[in-house]
This record gives sequence, structure tokens and C-alpha cells, in this order.
Amino acid sequence: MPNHSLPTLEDVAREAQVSTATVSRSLNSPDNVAAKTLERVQAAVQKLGYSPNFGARALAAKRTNTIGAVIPTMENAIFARGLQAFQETISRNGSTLLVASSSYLRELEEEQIRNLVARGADAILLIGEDRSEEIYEFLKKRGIPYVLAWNYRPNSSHCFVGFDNRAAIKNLARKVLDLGHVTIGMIAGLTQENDRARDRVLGVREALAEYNIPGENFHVIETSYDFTNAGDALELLLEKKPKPTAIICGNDILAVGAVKQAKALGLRVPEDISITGFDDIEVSSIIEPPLTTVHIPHRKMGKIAAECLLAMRKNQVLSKSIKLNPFIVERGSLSKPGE
Amino acid sequence: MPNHSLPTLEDVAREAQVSTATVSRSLNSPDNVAAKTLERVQAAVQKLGYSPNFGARALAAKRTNTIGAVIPTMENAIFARGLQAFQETISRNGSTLLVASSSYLRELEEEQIRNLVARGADAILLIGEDRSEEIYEFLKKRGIPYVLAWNYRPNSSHCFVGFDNRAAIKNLARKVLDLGHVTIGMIAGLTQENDRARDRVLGVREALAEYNIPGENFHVIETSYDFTNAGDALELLLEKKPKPTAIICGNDILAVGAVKQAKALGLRVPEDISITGFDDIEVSSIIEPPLTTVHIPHRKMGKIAAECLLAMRKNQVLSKSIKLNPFIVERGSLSKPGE
DNA sequence: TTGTATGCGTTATCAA
DNA sequence: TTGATAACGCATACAA
Repeated sequence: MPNHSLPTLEDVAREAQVSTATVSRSLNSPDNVAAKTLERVQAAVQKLGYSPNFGARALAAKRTNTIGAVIPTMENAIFARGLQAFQETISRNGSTLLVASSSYLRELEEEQIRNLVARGADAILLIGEDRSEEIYEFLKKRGIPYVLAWNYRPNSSHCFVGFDNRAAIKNLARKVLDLGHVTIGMIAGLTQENDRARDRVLGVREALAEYNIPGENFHVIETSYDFTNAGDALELLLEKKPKPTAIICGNDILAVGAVKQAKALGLRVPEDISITGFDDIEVSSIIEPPLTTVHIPHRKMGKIAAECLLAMRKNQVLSKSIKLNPFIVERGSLSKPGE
Repeated sequence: MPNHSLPTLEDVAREAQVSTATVSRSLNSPDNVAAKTLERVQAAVQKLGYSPNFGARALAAKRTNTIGAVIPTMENAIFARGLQAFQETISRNGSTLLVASSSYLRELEEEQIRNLVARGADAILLIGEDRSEEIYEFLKKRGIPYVLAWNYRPNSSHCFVGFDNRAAIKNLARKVLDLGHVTIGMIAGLTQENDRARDRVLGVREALAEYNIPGENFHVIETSYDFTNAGDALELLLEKKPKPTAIICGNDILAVGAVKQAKALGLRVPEDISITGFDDIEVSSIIEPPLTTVHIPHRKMGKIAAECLLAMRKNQVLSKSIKLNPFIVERGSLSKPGE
């Protein structure tokens, strides 16, 4: 492997027979450089394979044009889709996106946030609200704008770009109850350190309370977002007494896993058991029966979050929260009980 | 929004009544600092919300502990899954992963590569082989190790960690032909600037040649990886004369789209039309019928690629290429023609 | 239009 | 164990 000492501005300057200042100018404001000089510099840059040291540049110029994002995992269509839209918007505005993933671990997430800040991210996208007060203090102290996506709270000092998880699933639960289901199971995501998952359980509980469903008619099992786990959870729920006639799932992944397992157990969906999803990712319309679920505008959310962040960075003011509206998509996995 | 001037080492030093050198030591080698001093420094760090400036640190220390990756898109389960494994391995080794996505655009990809290098990435993961000679030169000149994943070529100067796309799909095509299919359609990914997609078309063509299938019995339609596009492509293929009895798809996304559309057209899969996939992502076992496809060990690939990169960075030697072995998974979307 | 000189925040060398 | 100080690579105010 070749030498490890990278060419610097000075090397280019020497090669082009000009000063480092002129090289710097050729790179950053070519208009202020004579055409012939510019040409020489560019040739030297080319020859040496020079590219500026980002750290040094950030240090000297005090700006980075970089926006960071920390997501729980890349291995999930939901975040991937929103993030791609986020990235496209960031790119279009001439900024660079830096992504880190936290594996749903709070401590790792905070480490990643600090890391992004240290790397000069001048604005940050975060998922949900659950994290230590210190990290918020940290961001505020450093004057780094951030947006919380995938959730929404009206009376918060944070800027949210997302949707009300609780209300969204509550509406779906009402629809389930309206159909006459009185014993409900729920396969939820892990609620610890995950406000979205928690809000979804909460929303279902609220709907149940409205319809006066007693506690013993509702069972929740929490599990990580995984097809297989969801299948296991379904089996456990089916053993409960009284047996649930409808299973509300924390997201589409869980719902798909449940549908698969139900079919494997010889149950018909929705005739024998109704199952609902959340998110409306592509797989939900592929499975048979296609899922009745809650549609979340992920790409729109990513795009708007990026725009908010860009604006906040520019104006140095807290942007107001933006609430997106999920809606129920009725496909075929939900019907009246025993029908 | 609060002040924008971040606390520096010097601020911490002043607060803790020590020199900047001592603060730096407290952070990087606490063992060489007196317990009482350390305590004071940590308190000051806490109080000021200090975190070191990465650029300055990289500048002074000449190392970043950062590994970069440029993937075509985050919006695809394939890359997401491999990348997550890649990231986990990187993290476990105390390094940080920086991800950028190129939207399948060669120029954007090169820009992203340069960007990552400028940011101090000391090794880089790339997908496939298709890119300009200059960018490879650039990486070599800077002595930055890179690994090309998702593909494999035996006699190459590059280090590959991947699989032989051509051979993998060729085997699948042979199986299709063995079953007696003589008119074949293919829904391929966009082959321009995408060696994986190109190799897959090539592999199918080679198998056809082996079985002496004439050119007019084979039709290829290229499209981006999208369910809907795949459905449209299927319709076009079904209009060809002679009409194909089997559709080989460039990946599972395309295959799922094709299966969906076939069913929508009232066709039975595989009785009326056989359809095969590639990748074996989760959705392929969820759709009805589940896909016969080629299994690619994405997570394993991500993990090994990370290990290679880590080793190359450490030893400063080109690691040898690693070939992973895909295998065919027979599920149910492929059968004899007209059966 | 170009060059000189200074500072950005950190690490590392050397003395104390 | 601690402190002073010289790099690190670049941008920019100021001079020429």
C-alpha cells in the first residue's frame, strides 16, 4: 500500500508555484483567482490527488455543512424510507448527511449524538423523545438545533416532526372495538426507552377504557420487531382466557409475523382471528390477507424534518412542531369477530 | 437559541485550574493523571458540557477511528441488513461508522467517497465494482483501504467480500431450464453503472446458451427496484411471442412485484407462470406462494467486510478477497411449465 | 490578483 | 504528575 502521508495545501502550492492562500482561494472562491493561476492549481490538485482535510477546514472556517441523524436501526424499512427522503432533501441543499445507528440502546445513542456533534454536525435528527435530560441540555448548550421525528407532542419545548402515535392507534383500536371485538390481544414493541412503542400501547388502552373493556379482556406481549418473535407472541396470546378475537400489533412487521403464524396454525385471517398493523410498509399489502393498518407518511416526514432542520440552522430559531396525519388503511385482515 | 461558541479545552482548563495538556490527558489517558486532578477536570467537563472537537483532534492526532461506507440506497432491505451487521462489527471494535448513500448515481458516489476521506475515514466500504479508475487511484494514492462488497471477481486487484452474482443466478437459471422451460423472461435491475445487475443478466444468458435456447425465446426488461415497475414489466413480458413460462427476476423486490401482478391478472403462480427471486429477503417467504430464490448471506457479508477493513487498516496490507456462497432456496414459485 | 501571517482546538514532546 | 509549546492543515484579514 502506498505512502500514507496525504498531500496538503502546501504541497499543492509548491507544485503550482503559488502560495497556500491562492490554492485555498482556488478551491473556495475560484472567481477571485486569475484564470491561468486557477488552471495551474487545478492541475496540481489533480496530479497530487489532493482533497482538503475536513477537520482542518472545519477548524479554520467554523462551519461544516453537515447534518447528522441517529436512528435506532438501519435494518428496518420504516426508518430507511424516511431517512432516504431526509437525505435527498439534505443533499439537494448542498449539505452532507452523517448517519449513525444506536441499536435501540440509549447509551449508545447518546454516544453517537456526541460523536456527531464533535464531528461538526450543525443540526441533528433524532427519533422519538426518550432520552436523558442531559443530552438535551448538551445540545441546547451547544446551540445545535435538533428535530424529533416519528412522534409528536403538542405541549413540548422540543421541535417534533411526526405524528401522534397514541391517537393514531387509538383510532384503529376504536375501529376494532366498533366491529364488536371484546377480547383483545396486543403484540407491542419493547416499550422501555421507546416512547413510540409506549404511546401505542397507551392508545390502545385508552380506546379500551372508552368502550369499558375490562382489564382481563386485554393482554399485551412486548417483543422486539421481528417476524419470528411476533409469531411466538401470537401463540402465547391465543392461550389466554378469554381468548382474544383480535390482535393489534405495534407495527407491520409484528403483524405480518402474526398473520404468518396464524395461518401456520390453521387459522383463517380475519375469519378466525383479526390482526392489524401499523406503518403501512410495503409488505403489508403483499401478505395474504393484506393488512388493515395505519398509514404513516414516512417519506414526507423525512423531507419535512430535513427542511425544519435546514431552516433552524439558518435562522437560529426553534421551528414549531409539525404534526403529520396518519390514516387507517382498510385492507382485509380485520373483520367482525367470528365472521 | 443559546450562544453558539462551544467550550474548548482551554475553557475546561481554566475552570479546573489546570493546563490544557492536563485536560487532554484526563480525557485520553486518565491513568497518567492524579485522582484529585482528574476529578476536578471531569467536574469542569460536566459543568461546561464540553466535548472535544473532532476535527482538531484528528488534525493533531492523525487518526480518526472512523470507517466509512457508501451504499446505493438506504431504502432497501438488502443493504440495510448487511450494513447493520457491518456497523455492529465496527462498533464492537471501537470505531465509528459513517454512512453515505449515492442514490445509484456514480458521480454522487464519488463525491461521497471524497467526502468521507476528507472527514478522515481511514477505511471504506463500497458496493460493487463499477466506478471510475480515478476514484480507485485516489484511494490508492491516499493509502486508504477499501473493500468491494456484494460482488466477487477472482482475478482482480481489488479486495472483494461478496459473491459471484453471475454464477449464482446461472445456477438458478439452470434449474429453471432443467424443469423444461424454454421461453424465459427476465425482469432485471438497471444494468448501467451496476455490475451486480449486469452480472445477473449475464449469468442467465450463459445458462440459456448452455441449453441452446434461441435468442427470440428470451426477453429482458430492465427497471429500477420497485414493486410497481416490476408489475408493469411482467405485463410487457407476457405480451411477448412466444410467451415466457418462467420469469427470472434480478432480485426479490422485483419478483414480489411480479408475483403480485401475476395474481392480479388472474394467473396462478407457479402453475401458469413461474417466477424466481434473488437475495432471499424476508418478504420472499411471506408472499404467497413463497419465492424460490437465491439466498445471499447479507449479514455475514457485512460482518466479514468489516473484519477485512479493520485488518487492512491495522496491517496496511491488501487483504485477499473472500467469496461467499449463495445457495438456492426452493419454496414454491417455480415449477415445471404448465403444471 | 496574490502573498504573509495568524488562529482554529487538539495532541504530543519535552522539561520541570 | 503537570505545564509550556510546537505542530496539525486550512481559511482569512490584511498587505502588497
